[in-house]
Amino acid sequence: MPSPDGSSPAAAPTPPLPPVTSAPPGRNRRPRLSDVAARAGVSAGLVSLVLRHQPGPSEQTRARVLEAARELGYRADRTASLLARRRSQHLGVVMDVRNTFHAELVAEMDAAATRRGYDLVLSTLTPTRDERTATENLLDFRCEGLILIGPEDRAGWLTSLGQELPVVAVGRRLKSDSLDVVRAADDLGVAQAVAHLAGLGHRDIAFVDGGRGTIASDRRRGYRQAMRGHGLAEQTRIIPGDHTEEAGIRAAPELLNRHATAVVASNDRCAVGLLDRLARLGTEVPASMSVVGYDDSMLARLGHVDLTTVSQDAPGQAEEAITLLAERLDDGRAEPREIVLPPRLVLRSTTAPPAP
Amino acid sequence: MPSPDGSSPAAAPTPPLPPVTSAPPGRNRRPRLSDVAARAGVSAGLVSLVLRHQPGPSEQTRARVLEAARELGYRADRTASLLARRRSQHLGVVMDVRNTFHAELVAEMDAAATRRGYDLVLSTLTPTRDERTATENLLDFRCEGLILIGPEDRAGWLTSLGQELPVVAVGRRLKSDSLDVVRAADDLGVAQAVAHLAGLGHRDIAFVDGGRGTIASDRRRGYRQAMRGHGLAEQTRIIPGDHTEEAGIRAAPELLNRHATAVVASNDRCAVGLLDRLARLGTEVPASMSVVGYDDSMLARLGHVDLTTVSQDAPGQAEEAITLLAERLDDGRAEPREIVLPPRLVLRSTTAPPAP
DNA sequence: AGGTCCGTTTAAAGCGCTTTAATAGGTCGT
DNA sequence: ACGACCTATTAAAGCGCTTTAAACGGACCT
Repeated sequence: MPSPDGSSPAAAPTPPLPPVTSAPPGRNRRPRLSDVAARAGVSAGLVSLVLRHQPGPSEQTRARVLEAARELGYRADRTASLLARRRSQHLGVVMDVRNTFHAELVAEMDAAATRRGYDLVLSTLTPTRDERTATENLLDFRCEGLILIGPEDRAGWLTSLGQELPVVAVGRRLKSDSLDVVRAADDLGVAQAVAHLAGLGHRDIAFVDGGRGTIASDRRRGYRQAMRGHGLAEQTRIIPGDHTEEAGIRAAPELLNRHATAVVASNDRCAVGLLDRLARLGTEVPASMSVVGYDDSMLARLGHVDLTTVSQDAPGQAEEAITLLAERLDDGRAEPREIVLPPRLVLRSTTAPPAP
Repeated sequence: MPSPDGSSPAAAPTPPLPPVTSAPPGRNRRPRLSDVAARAGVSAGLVSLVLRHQPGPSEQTRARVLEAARELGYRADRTASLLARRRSQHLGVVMDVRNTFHAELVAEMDAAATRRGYDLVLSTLTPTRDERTATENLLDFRCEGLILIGPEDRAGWLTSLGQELPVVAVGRRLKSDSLDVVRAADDLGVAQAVAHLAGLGHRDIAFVDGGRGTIASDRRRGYRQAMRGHGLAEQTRIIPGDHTEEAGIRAAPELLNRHATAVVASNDRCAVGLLDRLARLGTEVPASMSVVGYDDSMLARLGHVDLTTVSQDAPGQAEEAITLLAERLDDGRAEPREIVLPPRLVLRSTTAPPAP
């Protein structure tokens, strides 16, 4: 670790420098509150009140202070405010910056947080930065609450984190008595997809699985139940897979073997893989095969792909997550809540009635 | 604006509470440096030294302090450190969280920054948060230097920002005597694409333009020069467009009208639009038309798309950006630098020799 | 003994802001 | 004229940490 500054504490006998405060204002010293105060001829406390639009100061001083601040180009040092204020008004978000769904959520959360007077601090996962590291980083920043997008760490750890400060887990089903959860009803989403296909007249509706994991199993369960609900239990076909394009590519021939006329993929990436392989195998979509994805990712929206899929309602999830934190922080709620949002089927061009 | 805490400054005559410091440690009060010090039976200053691995403390106290810190679950308050330290070791990054290329850059920057002992603070653009707002947010956090990814604000503003603190603009050509620039040689990248196609035997190589903007004009210039260089000045065909899929979709028929056998698109999104429309028009890629994109985005890498494209070397740009800041901050460099990285052609499956 | 020097340790002064109790000046009633 | 009671303002005490000068206690010389 490189030493933060050049001077080793106990080495060179440094000449006695004058204390920083009485030093001549360096060319580039950032103006401080006291500078504004001096210029306006009032006390620092008053300046603080004025700049934060607090009641108290008279109109006249208010104007003088604002003028002085403007002239000096004053900009409050947030670090110092944070320290002095009891509250930081910061919410931390742990996300994977390369995940487009996360990105979408964050953008919406930022808007929602701003509306409530909070600021977001982002901490991203990278190959060299795991969930805990990212989280601790946020704690160091004095975040008052945390939002973890699609957390994968042990439930135990999450729970103990939730005992320290308000924490919202987004997108992962999780039973814990210390933290809040926002997620979409994945089983319901798949059910909607199946209902849509069944409504079009399909009976041989297959499902490409998403592998292990809470999300995948919810979707699988949704598929099973929906098929049963439509009297298609016999036609249930679960093709092993995961959440990558690769899985879709592998699943495509299997689909044809099994004479499926429609398929629900565990997510959009997988569906895109399916579309690709099907095209190469000469199977027309949607004429000979209907395909439904899951996530309504940017991928699905490409004119090029135009995939019928299930939307997870990112704006809704974002809004709810922020609301949950605000409830804990501002209204003193203590008991955990779980918000389950209904997904929404987005009809595009990859589904149609089966060939006669 | 909701008042941050419940007590209005001049209202109810609050009973004289004891000062916070002497209050009984609340159940959930986060342990402070002084708590650790008390527990270890030493002074706060010493604890500070130990926890930051500074020379001075004896082995024995070092052990005692670490033990005490561990027992209390002590975690330094970064806000307070920042305030007390002269340097924050923070670098701010302004990015658009929904842009995958930005995301990739950020991930790489984070690694590079960590290696040099800096921490990244992210500030994202949203529809309700423009470049200046995002930037000012970072300044409030006491960032020592700033990285602006693909900044679009006026050069004048950027320049004056650069006079306040070290600033690196990434991905935008920009002449300014106050800030550093990292970018890829876009003209060279397009030239490589043209050379590749010419090498395969193509002569009618068209270009779908990216519209106005520095980046687009660099690429256009690269195309023109390269065509001339290959003795194909006569075959130069610039089809108007922009950086969206839509542009590619519109350009495709035009391409066929003009009897092009190959095309370089101004970016990947545009290329994907092209691929889509070409497929619907019954033109096989690469058999009847070769297509090259630009950016090597995730889009291009999808098995499904598998687009030959030009990579902008995100890791390289990220590394250079961090290095530039480190040079300014740690080595005291003052004169501006511009780093231009060579792009790299990535061969995939959308290019082939022309049909005989 | 007395002094010097060393490695350790501590007390105290900040960092730049917020907050609160106290103060200063009015106005008003009697 | 006096106290009561406003409102506008200030001084000062923190927030939790870092940093510096000064203090301490040996060990080691003369």
